[in-house]
Amino acid sequence: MKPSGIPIVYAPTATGKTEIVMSLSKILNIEICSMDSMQIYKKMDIGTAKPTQNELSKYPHHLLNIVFPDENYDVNRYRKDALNIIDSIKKNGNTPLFVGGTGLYMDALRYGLFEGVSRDENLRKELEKKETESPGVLMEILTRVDPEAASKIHPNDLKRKIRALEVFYLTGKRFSEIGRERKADERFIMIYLIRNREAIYKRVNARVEMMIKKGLIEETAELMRDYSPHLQSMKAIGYRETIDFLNGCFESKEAFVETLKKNTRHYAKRQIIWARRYKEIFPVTVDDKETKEICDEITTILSTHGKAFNSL
RNA sequence: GGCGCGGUAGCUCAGUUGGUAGAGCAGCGGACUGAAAAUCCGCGUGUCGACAGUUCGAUUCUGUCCCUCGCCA
Repeated sequence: MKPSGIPIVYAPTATGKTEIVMSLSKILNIEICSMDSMQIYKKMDIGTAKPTQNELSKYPHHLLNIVFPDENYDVNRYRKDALNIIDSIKKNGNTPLFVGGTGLYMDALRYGLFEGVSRDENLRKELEKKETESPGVLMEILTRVDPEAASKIHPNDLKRKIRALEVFYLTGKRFSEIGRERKADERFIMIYLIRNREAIYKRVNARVEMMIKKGLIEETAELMRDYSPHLQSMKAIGYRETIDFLNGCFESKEAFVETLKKNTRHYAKRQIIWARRYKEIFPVTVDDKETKEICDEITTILSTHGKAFNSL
């Protein structure tokens, strides 16, 4: 069977996405595309909970292991890469299916991004320096040039202040105006796997223990030899804490593990909250259900609500 | 059994010279357009161990009891 539309399976970390999608690919004629901002990195396997080599050989994933940890990568690049992959999969007569937990990437797929305002590293550094020299200036400037954006961004949110000003300086247009037009790309059908919160937290805790057993610390030590801890990739949950642990910032290994669990739980929570913004997302509860039952529900949603892939 | 320290939020604890209480962590809620596993914001009512006494009023003072921990037998 061939699904209509392009399914996106979104779920917080440790929900069990991989297993479900692998089963799904047995019933549906799909090619799996990862939608995960950290699994794009090579060499970061254990900490990002990538599928195993064995799983990948049976169920190949696109958009996985595509850049090195010190390469710049961002939503825009992801969107371009994804659109290219979609094209080539389509040419093969197959259907792509996206799985992952990066909300912003899902958003960029379905709603797009506004055009042509990429990051400017030098400008960012300059703005950051300004702010350090006299705290509060960026907000003052932003209030003058783009009051609407200024009112929406919290004064402490440095990244967003910088971004809004960056857009203004680079384009002369206001960040608040440029982002206004967004239309959904109806090809994408968002499915949200819901698991009971407590169950997710339990699974998170278990997964962290498993990661340590599998060699998270060794993997991180290896990465530290080649890469700076200041890289975005190295700030990912799991690596960040392990770097601190290896640098002796924790009183004990237990304290390190507890912190790692806690940060992962917080992350899962943010992912859950992200999903609440979409009224058009299809929820599928997963608790106490067999994988087969879950797959059936998903295929039903796809056949009932999806638009024909080939017609678009 | 005796002595001592404690018993306050899910946890660790602070505090109230008597007017029913607040921090950190956990937890919860939220924001989010080229760094997103990032970044940022908001939320604290709980038989103050139990019972009795003193008092206009007790979580606070007094007494008895229960429990934890420590020391001595």
